[in-house]
Amino acid sequence: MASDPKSEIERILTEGVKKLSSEPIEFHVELEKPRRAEHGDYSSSAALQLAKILAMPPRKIAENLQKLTAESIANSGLSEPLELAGAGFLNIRLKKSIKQKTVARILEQGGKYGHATVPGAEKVMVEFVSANPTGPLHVGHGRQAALGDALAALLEAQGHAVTREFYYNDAGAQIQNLALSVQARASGMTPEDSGWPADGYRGEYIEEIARSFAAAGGKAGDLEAARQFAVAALRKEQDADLQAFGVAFDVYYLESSLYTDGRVESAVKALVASGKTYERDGALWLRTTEYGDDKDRVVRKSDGSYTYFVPDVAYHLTKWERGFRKVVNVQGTDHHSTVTRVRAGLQALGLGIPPGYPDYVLHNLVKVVRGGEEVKISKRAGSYVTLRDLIDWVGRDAVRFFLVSRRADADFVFDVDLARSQSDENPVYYVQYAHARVCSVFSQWGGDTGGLAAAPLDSLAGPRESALLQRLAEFPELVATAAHELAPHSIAFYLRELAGEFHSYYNAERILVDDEAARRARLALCAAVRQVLANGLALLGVSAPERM
RNA sequence: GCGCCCGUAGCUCAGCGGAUCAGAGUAUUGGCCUCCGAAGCCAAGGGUCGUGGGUUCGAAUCCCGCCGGGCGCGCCA
Repeated sequence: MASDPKSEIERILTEGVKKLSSEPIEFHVELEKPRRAEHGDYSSSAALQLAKILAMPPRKIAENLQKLTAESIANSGLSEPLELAGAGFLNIRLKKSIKQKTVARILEQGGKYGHATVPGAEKVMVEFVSANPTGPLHVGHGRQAALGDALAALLEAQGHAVTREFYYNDAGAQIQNLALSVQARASGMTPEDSGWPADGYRGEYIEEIARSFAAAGGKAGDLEAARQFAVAALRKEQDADLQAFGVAFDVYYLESSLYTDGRVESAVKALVASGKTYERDGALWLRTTEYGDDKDRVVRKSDGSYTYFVPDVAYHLTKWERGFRKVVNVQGTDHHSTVTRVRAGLQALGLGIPPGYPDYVLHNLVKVVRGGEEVKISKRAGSYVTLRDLIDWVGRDAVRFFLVSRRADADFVFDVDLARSQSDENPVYYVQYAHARVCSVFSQWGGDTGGLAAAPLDSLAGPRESALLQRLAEFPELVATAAHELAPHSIAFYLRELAGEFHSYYNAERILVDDEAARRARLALCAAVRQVLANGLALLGVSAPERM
């Protein structure tokens, strides 16, 4: 089929609209999904939208459109005759055979169902987590890991060549603080002592690092050695956490390399050459206000060192130079001010980098509640819930599903007690259970699933079966929308709905009925449900167990 | 003070450039296993969609004000 039923009907209606008036009308019909099943599979509010343009009552327009398209609709074989409803809606009811074909399509495409190759598929980078190697990964990083990995998977599902990148800020003042903290611990100090570094990290993990540093023969006086040891130890720790979380990166980019490669220097030179800089108070400034920033930014401090702004620009420049024309940065909203700055810096280079480059997905910080009280996430205070804690408590799948189940910019309260004590209530089990249930039916049946793609499907006509068919048919479009809007949470909600409809069906109808044709049709439907559940869960990085 | 984000059922959250949009889960209450897995299903109660205006045939959704919460506002990163 050249195009799916929905697009084809949209095309027919759009053609019909052109015939409504002798005047040319620029209007593209887009079908909507009605909330109520009795309103059909799709509906169009085109008549209401056109009422003003045509100066006609919407119901009259709908009636005309219905007549004008009747023949094309009939010839297409896709839909029953359009129904006029309400204030001027046209409801579309797909022919049963068309809906039933969804099952065969899913079984043929298997793991590829829901995947596509959009026009203009390209090299895309998703940068996420990018935690400083100054402490273990916490819940916020977990949200970012779940979100970023799902985004990457969604973009891959649209045919893009995706690179997952982790940027290590291993060269700034925070690292210096880390080194000083380890050094202080190594020489026997505690955060309570008067000589403790002003911005030192107070967590107990510093003590552990200091101990192994000493055990490895490190001397407290050697700051550089302490720095290297601490960074290596924490990177190793973070890598282990990410592995436990099932998130893998293609590239780890080190901030320090920007200095050793001379990219920081050349970025400064390029900015100066652009003519957008000026000297004031002994410092070098960039006119970022010309690119929407609320104040100009310092590039080189009066003491001769660079602000973090420079490596940031240099780093994002490498993304452009490495050929990524689409880049998505996943960050916490506490970094939202860097968005304008980075973009301004890139534009100031005068290389033709578009104003909106790169894309950002900013997520709200996770509020962790334990014992009815908020647990402050503070590395320096050393008291916070680590990603590893969460995984240990409720399991990787539950954490990933939960963390990606909310809109990125929504507030997020993670109740630790709830997650620990009632892990059975976690929505991921509901979805996984549906998958396991299908598997169970198949092992009960014991037949060969291979031939089900060719099973006759015309018996799938009940209301629950129709609902499932409709839901299954939506999946590819849903994935495309989620990828386009960078909104993986919609996948999680979809899976819950699909699982719910399957559970209802399963409770209401028997799958393994005596009648052979009906049994094969139902099994085919179940196989399709299982496939889509598995495909959706895969996008979220969650396993689809055959048994629970 | 300025900027960005968020206020939807007791709780956690979907729905967000309109219409067929008052929703899900959870919690509470009452039903369903001699029958493919009860981590399930069915049903009930529960909200002036923070608030006041505006635009429109129509606003949870768009615009403005206000209130409340979060995060930013450094020659820190």
